Amino acid sequence: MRSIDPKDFTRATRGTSREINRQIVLTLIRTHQPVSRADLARLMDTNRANITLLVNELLEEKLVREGAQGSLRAPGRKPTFLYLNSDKGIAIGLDVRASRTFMMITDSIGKQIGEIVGFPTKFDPAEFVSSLGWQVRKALSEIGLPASTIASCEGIGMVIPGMVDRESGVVINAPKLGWKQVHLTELLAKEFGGTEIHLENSGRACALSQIWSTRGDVQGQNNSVFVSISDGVGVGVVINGELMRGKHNTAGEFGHIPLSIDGPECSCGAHGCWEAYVSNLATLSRYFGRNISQRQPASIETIDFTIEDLITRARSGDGKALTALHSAARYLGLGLASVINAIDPSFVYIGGEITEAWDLIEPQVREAVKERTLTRELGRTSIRIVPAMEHPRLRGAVALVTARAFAAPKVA
Amino acid sequence: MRSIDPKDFTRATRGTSREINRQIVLTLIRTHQPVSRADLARLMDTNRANITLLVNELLEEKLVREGAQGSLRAPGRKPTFLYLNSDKGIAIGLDVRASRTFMMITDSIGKQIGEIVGFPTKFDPAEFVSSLGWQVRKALSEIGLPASTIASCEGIGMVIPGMVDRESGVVINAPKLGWKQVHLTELLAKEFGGTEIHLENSGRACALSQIWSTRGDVQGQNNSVFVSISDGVGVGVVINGELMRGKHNTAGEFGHIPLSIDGPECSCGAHGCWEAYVSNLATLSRYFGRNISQRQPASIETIDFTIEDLITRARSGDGKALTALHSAARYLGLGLASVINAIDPSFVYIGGEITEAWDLIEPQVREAVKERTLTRELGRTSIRIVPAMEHPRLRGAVALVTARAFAAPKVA
DNA sequence: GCTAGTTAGTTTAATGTCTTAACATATTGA
DNA sequence: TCAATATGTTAAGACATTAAACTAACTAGC
Repeated sequence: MRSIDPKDFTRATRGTSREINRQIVLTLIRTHQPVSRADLARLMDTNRANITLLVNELLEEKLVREGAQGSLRAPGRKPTFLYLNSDKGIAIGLDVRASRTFMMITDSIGKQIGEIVGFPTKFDPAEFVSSLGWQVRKALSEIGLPASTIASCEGIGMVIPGMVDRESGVVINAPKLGWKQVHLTELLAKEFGGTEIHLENSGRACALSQIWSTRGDVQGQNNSVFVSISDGVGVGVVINGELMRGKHNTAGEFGHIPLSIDGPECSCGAHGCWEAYVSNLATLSRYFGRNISQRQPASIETIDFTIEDLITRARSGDGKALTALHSAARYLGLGLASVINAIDPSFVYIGGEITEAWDLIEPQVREAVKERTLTRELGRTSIRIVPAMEHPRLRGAVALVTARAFAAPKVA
Repeated sequence: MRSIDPKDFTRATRGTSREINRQIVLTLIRTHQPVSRADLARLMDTNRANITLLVNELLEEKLVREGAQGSLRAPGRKPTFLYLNSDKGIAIGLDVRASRTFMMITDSIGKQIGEIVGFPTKFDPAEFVSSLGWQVRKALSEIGLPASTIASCEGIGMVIPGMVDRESGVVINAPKLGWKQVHLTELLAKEFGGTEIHLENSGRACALSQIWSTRGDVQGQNNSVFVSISDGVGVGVVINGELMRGKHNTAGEFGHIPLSIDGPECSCGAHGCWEAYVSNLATLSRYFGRNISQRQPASIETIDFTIEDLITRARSGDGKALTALHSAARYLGLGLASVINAIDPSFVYIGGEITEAWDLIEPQVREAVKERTLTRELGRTSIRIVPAMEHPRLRGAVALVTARAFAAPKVA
């Protein structure tokens, strides 16, 4: 039961019903394609006439196209299959990380075009923006599109490892990039002209990628949590099919709930945050038996040693490495338990480098989750891994642009 | 941007627009009454014709009534004021607590009728139910209604200090009552016949009371958190005007996120939960310097000593009492910081006995909140006290029954 | 006390959308 | 070839918002 905000509601107009049904049709085509008009009528529990009218509108707008005819086992006219039409424009997704920036170009409905490319991240904002322009033009030319495509592109979605103000397009604080109060969209506007630019935090972007995935098999669309573990811990929470954003666009910072308020210092300044226990750095620190935070000069031994290396060592019999992973797993589970107690989601998705070792750590994670969840049901909450090769951040970046076409209209 | 669940959506029918606007009109009358048709047209940014049609329907259904004519300063016809019509039926709210059970009878829109009554809670479910029947009939007769009113009543809302399964009407676990897997609605049905019965957890009920308050001045309807502190810590989270319920109806259990995983034992079995630091019992334990959990035999000194007594002592110069309150305040703030980091709500409401001492503890709470919140904005999140005399739990219980009439229709 | 001007509320006709029913189209199998 | 069946379209009806004209009621000024 939702209450209506008397200060911010949307009245129904003549066209509201159509708008609602239109979006439902689009969603159903997206998740069920190929699908016929008659199928849609059955799925929506309405008559075919209504569907015809709705689909004709979508055909005219070129959001949907007719494809080959399907075949029926039974007698009767063959259905005409409908597909989402993707040749309207392109969207650009960018995943900005401290080490490298990754880029994906998709069609207007988020299907990948060409290869994912990666290039070094420039830390100076101005340099960053101009190198980005160059890379985008290069990538476009590689898939045979002129540089002018940028102007007609549907938008650019950009995922930042830090806090962003979506409205103003300002990066509030991205410690790993050394960015504070950087007016990024302003700078980008100069490089890319009028193209719409959307910023988002990386944990939330991953959650978006799950909600708006074009794969039909993604479950728990409506109440789920995405936990992304890398240099920090990012959490995106989906409630009722919508990303929880919060008043200041900072909702979901579960990474800084404490495991112990007297625990190790966290990058946020506080002590004992979950992040301070399970970030890649924290895990490596435990392995090396000392603090290897970025602020301190790193020894030659540790400077290029990544979590992937640790996993490799653990797999090849390094007991100390395995112990480090197991303790990370335990802390991961203890924190997850808090998230599960708080949100009670249908699904928890986990992303990040450490998921490569999921077979090694899963029992420890689940054990710790069970230990601190309040009921047996909560302890059994479904936890799933999203492998890095699915590029959840990049897909989330793209969803920032492409999702709008499928979103439910705001009503009441 | 909300995504549409392809497996659970609601199509718009011919009547959907009307249904939406009808509920908006009802909501606006609720929050703005007395209000004229012309006012509504302005508020909704539509023409008066549409409003006339909608209001006529509501008048026919007797949900709304016309009242006295208003007066205009300017020339022109006087407006006819509209009011919610409350003489359709009654609703019964019950707040079941370990010590006593409280009851409030309201009209169909949640306005209190008669006095709030309290009576001892029977711990045996069968006895509890029959004593409840007796008390309800007595209360009805006191306001001049026959016992048969129960059958025609809009419903009974009941708040339980523990976990409940709303769908099946089972109290899963209410440690303070000693109830486990009690099929409460089943028992109640025998006593009250066909009357609809709704169960809810107490923390969430408080949140409901805020969303559905008939007072127009309640802010942050759409994203807020209600923290209720008494024997335990209950948290209700409101996202987009809707109570966050979770997959198993247990969302919002922030009371069991840890402050320190090696901290004191909590009633849930785990260690160092927030609740184990800030519950009334925990605060009293710190004052007496020893654990006075319910499981252990209490000394004569402590058995009847309540948090209110502690506050009285603190006010009359007992330094030790003040210290105990201040440390509770600090822990309260540290936990609140986690809630704020996670949810980023527009408002945090706090209820419970300790709020009587708010003037004594506010600085400590806010200091601790600032200490662990991630941004300055989060640290300044508005925190408000809901005094016990507003009976948030009881009002939440009533809202379980009365809110339905005002809820936004589910759409898309 | 009359009239012009103004606001509230209603009626009527126009328009857009879902809905029902009839119809055309295409296919299968006897 | 024809009956049966399923898909898709068309036309008319039902129901909603919307715009415009209209009635009702009131104030202020002469």
